[in-house]
Amino acid sequence: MRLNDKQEEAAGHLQGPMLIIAGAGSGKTTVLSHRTKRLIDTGVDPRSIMMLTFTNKAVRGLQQQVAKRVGEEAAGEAWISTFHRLGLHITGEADPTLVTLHPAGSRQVLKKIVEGMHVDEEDEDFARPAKLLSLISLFKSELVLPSYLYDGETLDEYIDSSRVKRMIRDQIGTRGRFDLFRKVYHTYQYILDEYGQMDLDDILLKSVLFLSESRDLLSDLQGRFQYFMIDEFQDTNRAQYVLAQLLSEHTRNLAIVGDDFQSIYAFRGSDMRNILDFDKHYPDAFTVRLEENYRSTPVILEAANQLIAHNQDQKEKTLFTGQEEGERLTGYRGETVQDEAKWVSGEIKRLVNEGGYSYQDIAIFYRSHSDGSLFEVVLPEEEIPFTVVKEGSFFEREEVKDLLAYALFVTDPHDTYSLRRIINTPKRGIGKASVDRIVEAKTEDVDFISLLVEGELPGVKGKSLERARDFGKIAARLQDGVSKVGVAKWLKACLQLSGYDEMLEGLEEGQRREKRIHLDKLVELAGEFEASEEALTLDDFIERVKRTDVDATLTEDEDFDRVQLLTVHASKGLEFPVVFVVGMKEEGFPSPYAASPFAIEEERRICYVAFTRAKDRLYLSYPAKKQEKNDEGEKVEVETTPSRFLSEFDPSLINWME
DNA sequence: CCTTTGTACCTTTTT
DNA sequence: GGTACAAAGG
Repeated sequence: MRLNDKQEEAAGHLQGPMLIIAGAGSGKTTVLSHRTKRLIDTGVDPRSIMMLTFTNKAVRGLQQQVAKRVGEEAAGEAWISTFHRLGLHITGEADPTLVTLHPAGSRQVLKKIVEGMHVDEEDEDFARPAKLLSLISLFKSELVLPSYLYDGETLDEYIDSSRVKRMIRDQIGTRGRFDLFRKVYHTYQYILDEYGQMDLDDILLKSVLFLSESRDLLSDLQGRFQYFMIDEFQDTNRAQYVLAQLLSEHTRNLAIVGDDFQSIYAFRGSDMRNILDFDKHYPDAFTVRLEENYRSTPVILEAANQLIAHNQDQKEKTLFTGQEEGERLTGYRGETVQDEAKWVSGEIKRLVNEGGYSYQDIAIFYRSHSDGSLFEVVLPEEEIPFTVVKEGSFFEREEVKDLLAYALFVTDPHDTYSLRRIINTPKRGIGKASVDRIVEAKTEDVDFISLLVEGELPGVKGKSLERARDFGKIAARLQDGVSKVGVAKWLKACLQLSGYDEMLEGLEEGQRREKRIHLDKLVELAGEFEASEEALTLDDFIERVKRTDVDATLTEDEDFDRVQLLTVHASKGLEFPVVFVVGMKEEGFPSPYAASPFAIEEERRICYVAFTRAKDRLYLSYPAKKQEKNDEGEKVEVETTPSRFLSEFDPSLINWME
């Protein structure tokens, strides 16, 4: 592919800070890969090039493009990763004993903390673990440690104090909540530090702290890396921005790519100012704007441009394209959500049967997951193959967690958490009450397995007792097997003995296949480790598997031709010939939680991202009625209002169907 | 009677 | 993936 003049400028400018404003579909990945090739061609060592972005998916995309340009070998030598992966590398260098704590664990810790505290009735909602965690996350993203909230005088040089003050005002509000919050945050951090654990935000926060404290560590990294490229820069938060600055301060060869129109992660601390004010921090930055769109038809682009023009707080930018005019957008007002889903299904069938499209060309977008769940019911009824795209990693999957919990449990039969996870998975008729009693009956000097097999279990009677003993026997056999067979074989046996295999048989086809693939992947991984390592123990496996990046997407070719269901957030960076955006009603899209003008602008950017994913056809729909609950808790049908975004572009661009 | 299991509903969006 | 409540099961 030949570069246009602007792309050429960006790919050819190799030294010093550079800002590439890259509109949707303007070929930024192409530019980045070309630029990498130019660097290597001029004698730059691929190992001194670092490229950072946000999602694993985006990393894979970059790797592929770069490999195409410079070959597998050089592409493998360059450091291409997510921010978090880099952070894990840095924190690992600084303190190898640190362990990552996943959000579920964080919430557990917070739950315990809140239980031990007094909370005023009016603050109960505020004191929800999930809510507190997102707040802590926000503060960590701003590099704010608990001590800062107690003693604001200790102003760290990296903290933007006015932004933090605004956060405290907008997100917390009252003095009482502030006191509650900083106490929780302080205790939470104390516990994590005590156990040597990092939550996801600590990975970045601690990276910055380590690098600014230990110049040795920083110089090591700076010795290796000379050139830095960061994609999706509009999504960076304070921590990520400072990290990028620190790493590149010796050469200032920092090229950032982004699009302020596509900034949709403010809720997790990303700050559009990082890209909008980049040239203030780097006055000598070379700026290039890529505004030619190679993806969408002019009609789709026109609608997107008009929509985003309603935002005040954006830089001027208008995408253009040389493509042919294209079809108008299609709108549909369903009677109910069911009707809306039926209509979408009908259109999909028509597109596939008469329009020459395959299922895989089509995607359904929604603002929140709850709007997508109905399609998981309707599409199978209409015999339309689909997959739900979730940005959960491989290790967040149910079945993977289950199997690993079995492994963890036999390795450490004192582990209550794993026991709770597996004792009734698959269903064995051991309910919450019995499990609580079993946990209660356990003492320090006896592990769960012997307790279950032969110990006293007061209160567990009849069938429940029998089943608990049975489970104990299974666990004992599994534990016994650990020393006798290899890890891969053990995992297989575990699925068999535990009844997991049998449970999978009972599932619906698609689900079963998906789970099977992930479980097979885990077994396969164990096989690979065994081949490369003498005497791999189950312990080693658990340790190693946690440090492995696994691609959770399905890889079987026959499985590719499916309609994709995903949130707009998950769609970023992707493109589809046909896009359906569903649930386009007020109190839906925009989200009911978006109250401030600033929040509405973010919603509009989310909508912009949705529109600009579509190559040839864009469908927009909403239900006329939705179910709601009145004060009595009874369900009532309520008339909806069409999303304001539907009337923020010229009506002549859309064709409303009956 | 107790316990287990199925359901509905709430979750904004996610590394 | 959590809780809360209703229905079935023993």
